[in-house]
Amino acid sequence: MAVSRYLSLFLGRRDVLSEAEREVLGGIPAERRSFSDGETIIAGGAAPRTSVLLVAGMVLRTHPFGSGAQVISAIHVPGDFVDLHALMLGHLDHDVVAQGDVVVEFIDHAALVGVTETHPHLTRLLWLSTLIDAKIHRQWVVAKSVLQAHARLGHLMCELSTRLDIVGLVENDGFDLPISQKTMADVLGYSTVHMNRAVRDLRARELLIWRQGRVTLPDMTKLAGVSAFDPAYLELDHQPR
Amino acid sequence: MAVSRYLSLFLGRRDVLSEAEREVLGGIPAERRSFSDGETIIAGGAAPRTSVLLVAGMVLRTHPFGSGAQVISAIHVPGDFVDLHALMLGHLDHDVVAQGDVVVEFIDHAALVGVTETHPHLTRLLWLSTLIDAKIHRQWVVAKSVLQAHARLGHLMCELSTRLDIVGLVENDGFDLPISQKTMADVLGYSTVHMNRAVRDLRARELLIWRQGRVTLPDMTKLAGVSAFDPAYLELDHQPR
DNA sequence: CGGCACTTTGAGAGTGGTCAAACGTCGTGG
DNA sequence: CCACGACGTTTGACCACTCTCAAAGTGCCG
Repeated sequence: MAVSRYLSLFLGRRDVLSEAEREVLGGIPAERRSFSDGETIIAGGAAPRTSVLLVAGMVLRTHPFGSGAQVISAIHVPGDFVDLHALMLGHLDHDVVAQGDVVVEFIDHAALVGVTETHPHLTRLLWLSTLIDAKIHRQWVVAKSVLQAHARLGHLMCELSTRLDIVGLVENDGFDLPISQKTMADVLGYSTVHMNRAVRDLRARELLIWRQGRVTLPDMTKLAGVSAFDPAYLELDHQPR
Repeated sequence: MAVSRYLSLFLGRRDVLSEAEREVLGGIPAERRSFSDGETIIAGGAAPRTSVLLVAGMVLRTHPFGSGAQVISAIHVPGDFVDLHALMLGHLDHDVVAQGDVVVEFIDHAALVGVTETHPHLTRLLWLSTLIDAKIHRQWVVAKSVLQAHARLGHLMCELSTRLDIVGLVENDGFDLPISQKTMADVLGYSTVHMNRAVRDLRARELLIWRQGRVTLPDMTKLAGVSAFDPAYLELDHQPR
């Protein structure tokens, strides 16, 4: 089996890694694979023996909910450890689905547990990665109960822009977003129709340009104001961990 | 400074602890304190040097939101490590507030980091505790976007009952809930008025009895059906971690 | 016996949902 | 080059869930 090429790259963004640590990460078994739009990368239910490190593209975490309605609980961007929580929780309660073209690495669980046995600092960085994920969900809970559709959409756009900027995927205030309005409605918990109205609302205010899978935020400061987005909320100071 | 009396007790519920591990946990510096209704246990913003282990009573995590509106992102029950995530994230984006009479232990961060340096298994259990917290938030995101008020309330009641049952605080299908309907509205993101209607709805179906700070669920199976609550979602099998 | 906080109720308004249809855009095939 | 179908976006009309404002009722405590 091949080894991970990207683990040290992405973990290294959270804190300085020693040469020894990079070597450990570089030796972890991993399988690199590509997926195209709509393909299921991991199906929920089972107890996976690997976790998905997203290298390129975007993936969603989709929760099937009884009567065909699907809810999407997360949008992941390159550098995200999509389902690292399954390493400890033991099973997945959702699917992981590709949006557009995607490249991932499947990282071996046994090797990750091995890291936790021998490398405390790396363990804390892995832990941190799941905590950032959790912080975003907490923010969603708060935002959903206070903001209405157009503001909630603006909030998410600010969040995505912030997260993508960290990995250098924002150019000219814009980024690729291979997601339809219908899917976005499933993410934010609105109907397709109402999602569209929210898009047109922000468009009319000249705060959002979104077409052909490309989003541009002409005035993010103003959008952040409309959406009550706190630009500091993912600015994790580069402190020792 | 005193040491923690409850850390090994609560962590020991997730997995078997060795005698050595119990000794380590029992030696961790901690300060035990009591709070009464409405008192702020930790104020957000700062970088705390301790984390709060809830021993008795309930506490809320409250997010002040701009114009006086407050949002509550979590209800914690005894055994919960309320703000352990701050150990890694470095700062708190919310307040921690007592509901009713509360007993907590403030656990020293430096000592916890020390544990992560030397005791991988305990580290994984601490990590797990933050992941369970995250899983609940993820569930809230999903539930809020699919369920309407009465079902969302039922879902939360089932969740609380499940969590309290784990720590032996459910008797005769009922548990203490020192929370007003107004506060519950802030938790679920509804108005006080609409929260009350949701309460009355479940009451009329004879699925919820809630008065004087005491909740009884006469038919949890049926309530779970109405609320699309999956009773398995916090059943963490007692597997080796 | 008053406060006081919480719960309950009613009425009108607004956000968001559902159903249905029209409109674009794009890739495929004639 | 146009016809066609698939898919996503846009729009309208009507309905339902939830909010706001306001007031009355209940229970607890000094």
